Amino acid sequence: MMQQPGIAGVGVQQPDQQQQYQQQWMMQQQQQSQPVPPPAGWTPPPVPPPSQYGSAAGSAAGGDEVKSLWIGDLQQWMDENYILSIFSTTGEVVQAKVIRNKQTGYPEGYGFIEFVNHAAAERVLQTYNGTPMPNSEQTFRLNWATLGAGERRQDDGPDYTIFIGDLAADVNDYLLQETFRNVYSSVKGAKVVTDRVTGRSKGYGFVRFADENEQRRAMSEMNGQYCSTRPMRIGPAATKKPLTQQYQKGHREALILGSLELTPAEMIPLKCVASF
DNA sequence: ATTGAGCGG
Repeated sequence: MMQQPGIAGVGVQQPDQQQQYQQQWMMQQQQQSQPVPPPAGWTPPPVPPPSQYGSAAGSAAGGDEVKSLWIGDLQQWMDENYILSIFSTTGEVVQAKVIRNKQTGYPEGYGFIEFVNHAAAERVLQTYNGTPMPNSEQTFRLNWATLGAGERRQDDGPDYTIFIGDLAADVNDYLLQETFRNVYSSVKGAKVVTDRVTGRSKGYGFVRFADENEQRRAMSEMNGQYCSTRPMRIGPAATKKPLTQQYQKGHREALILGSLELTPAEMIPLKCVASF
C-alpha cells in the first residue's frame, strides 16, 4: 500500500539473487583480503561531494544539536556509497561513514550519517528505521549518534527490561516495540537480537519499560500472546548490569555465588585469586 | 538460534 521509503534509487533484488551475491562475496573473501565490491547489478549513483557543507555548516547555527545518526547491522558490502544512495536523495546528507577496523580494514558493521540539521536527521530516522534495506533482507537499524561526542541520550530514569523468546523470524525492533506499546504506555524501546553476519533474527529480544509495574504486568499478561505468527515466551531479562570490567562469564558465576553465601572453604580460592 | 551492546574523526 504505502510506498516503501528508501528503495528508490536502488533496485531490489530477488532473494535468490541476494543469496548469489552473498555467496560470491564469501568466496571472494576467502581469496582476497580487500574491501568488498558491491553486489553485481548495484551501481552507486553520483554522490554530492562532502565538502559542499563541510564543518562550517556544522557549527554555524546551533552547534549543539545532534545531526548524526548511528546505523548498525551493516553488511560488509554496504559502504558509504550504498548509504548515500539511500539517504542523500533529499540533499540533506552531509556525509556518511562506515567504521572500519584499523588493522584489517574490514567494516565493523556500523557507521554514521551526518545531516545538515537535526530535523533532517530525525525525518530519516522516523522514515527509514525498521524498514527494509535495499538489496538486503534486513531492516534499517538507526539511532541517534550520541554516545561518542555530542549530547547524551535523554535520561528518563531506569529501564525495566524483559526477555522475549520464541520470536518469529520476521519480527524486528519496530514490530516488537509496537506490540507492547499498544498495551503499555511506558514502553521505551525494543530490540531483536540479530546475527552480526547474516543480519537474521536470533529469535529473541528485549523490551524496555519505564514503569516497573507495567514491566511486571507484561511478564504475565503478554506471555503466550502472539507477535506476528508465533506466541511469545517471556521471561526476566538477565542482568545487564555494570558488572565491573574484566569479570566475564566464568567469573560472574563466582561473583553471584559470592553475593549469596559462601562457606569459608569456598572463599579461599577466591581470596587467593584476589590477592594476586 | 532463546539473555543484546554495534557509537568515529
